[in-house]
Amino acid sequence: MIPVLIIEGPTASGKSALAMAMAESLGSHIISADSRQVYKYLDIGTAKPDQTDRERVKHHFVDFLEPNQAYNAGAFVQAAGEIISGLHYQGLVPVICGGTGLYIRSLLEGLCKLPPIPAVVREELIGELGSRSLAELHEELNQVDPVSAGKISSNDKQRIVRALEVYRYTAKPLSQHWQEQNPPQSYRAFRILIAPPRELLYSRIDSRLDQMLSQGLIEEIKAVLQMGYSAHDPGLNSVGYKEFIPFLQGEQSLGEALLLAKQHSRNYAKRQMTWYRKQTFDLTILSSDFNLSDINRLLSDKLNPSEGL
RNA sequence: GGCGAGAUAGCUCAGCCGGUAGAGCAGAGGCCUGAAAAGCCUUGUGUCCCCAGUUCGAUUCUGGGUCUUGCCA
Repeated sequence: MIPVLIIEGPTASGKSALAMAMAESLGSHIISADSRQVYKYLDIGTAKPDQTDRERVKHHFVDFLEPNQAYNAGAFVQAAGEIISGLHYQGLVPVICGGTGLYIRSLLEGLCKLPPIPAVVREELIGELGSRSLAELHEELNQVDPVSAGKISSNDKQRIVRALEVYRYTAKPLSQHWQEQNPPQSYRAFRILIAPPRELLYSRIDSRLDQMLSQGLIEEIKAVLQMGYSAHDPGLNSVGYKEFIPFLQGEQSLGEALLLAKQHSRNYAKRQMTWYRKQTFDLTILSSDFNLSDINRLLSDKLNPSEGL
């Protein structure tokens, strides 16, 4: 089993600082499990590691897609698996760090084997919604894949469309694909969660947004829009970006946009915390005020079990 | 000062031709199998601005206040 260090936590909890410290002390690389830092040009609002950090520690999966390119858990699992094996071959313990819980869970628990589904299939489904109701689509899913239909809310357009596109393209229900899931690559993971008390986290989120603004977030968004990317592209459809579009179009004040961006970041952090409650961690720390040597000791206990056992 | 408009949940507002009220957002809790910074679910007792009148009954009608707001001066 390949040993890995995983650092998770809600937005603004201080994951990156811990990851940097650990990667340096292990002499290893950081694998970013973050669905937004993958995009070029979106630096300030995604709190990407800066140049200095990236010179000190090699970061993977940061800054390599255009803002209109799709990315997903499957792509992450595939690519991350390769990097992890490569590092392991060099005798390094990778530091996986990020707030996209689904990516990390998928990496650890595996995904079902599915071919990439062409975007047209989804576009067609969405087009059908012009003349058919969501309820009808849900019913169609119920006919071909009752197991999935039973688990998906009849209001959950995103998941109904997903289950249907899988069925239409592969002619096999999504639920069946899951039954035939391959055993996941297994890692010996040391999982750390940084979970600051809510009040503290919320105030850190608020001040981080203020900081981003003074670092030039607005200019960054303007520049990306000028390159021709749209607010609907996956990159800009992110908390801390989408809220400022109405302001840039003169429909809202900066103050209102800022308030919304903060609010949505807090909502996001809350959802992350709910997700983490279902995950198990080897170590949960309450603040970014961590003790490196304690962590290193626990880490080596877990990753290098003593021969005495 | 004149003529209007408004005052209802933390916020923005809907509603009641008279029978004590409801959405969105926020907040709280939860879900989550290739869009996950996404998507979805659950959760709403508040002097319906104040006073008086009409009425079996007023948040709803009438009168008078108070405050806010628009236009004109």
